Amino acid sequence: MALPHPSVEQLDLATILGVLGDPTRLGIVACLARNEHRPLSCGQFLDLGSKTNISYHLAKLREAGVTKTEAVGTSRLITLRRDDLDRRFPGLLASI
Amino acid sequence: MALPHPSVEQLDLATILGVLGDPTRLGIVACLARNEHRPLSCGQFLDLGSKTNISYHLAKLREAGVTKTEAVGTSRLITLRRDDLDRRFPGLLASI
DNA sequence: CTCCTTGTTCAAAATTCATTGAACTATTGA
DNA sequence: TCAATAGTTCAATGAATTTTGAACAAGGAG
Repeated sequence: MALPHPSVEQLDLATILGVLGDPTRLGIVACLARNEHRPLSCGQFLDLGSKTNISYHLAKLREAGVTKTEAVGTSRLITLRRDDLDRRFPGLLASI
Repeated sequence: MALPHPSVEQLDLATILGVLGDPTRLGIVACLARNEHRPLSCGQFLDLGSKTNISYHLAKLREAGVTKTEAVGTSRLITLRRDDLDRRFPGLLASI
């Protein structure tokens, strides 16, 4: 699978803010922030939208560099890229 | 004229992030942040887009509560609502 | 009053974005 | 092998956003 993730240098503020400016995605990020110790799978977000829709929003978050997605078996484990975001845009995540 | 501005309580994070997630508007905000001592008029942003287009983006920023616009003569003086934003979403502006 | 400068409004066109369902891939377990 | 589970991809549709130019309003200078 090898899902593409942007590197830290590639993180673009306008892209990230645009991606975060959506209620569904903000809900996903809030959920990830509340569970930072434990990676979540896509299924955990089904209360925020349909399966297809969540897959779409999770791809947006990953492509923007907000989240990291790794394939484990048939699941995807999703985590916030807190360290990378904090290094590149200090305070952004904390303010959300 | 009496341009409408949202109150501090009405500021909505998703709306603000969505509005900031656009290169033109991020450029405007960066410009305002660099000139926080002196209010700017719409004309100062014409390198970022056409007159109509800038008017459109400035309205978005004002409606989201990012900027304050006051009419002075035939001009509009535009400033960042830093205090309001800092109170409601501490650290957000600083991270940008 | 007349012109010039500043911006706004409007409608149309172009673009982008979000949402859906059906079909599909890949893994796991019986 | 067969069926179930977890997600993705695709094409289509509808909605929201951006961008443009033409027309407009309002204030200031002469």
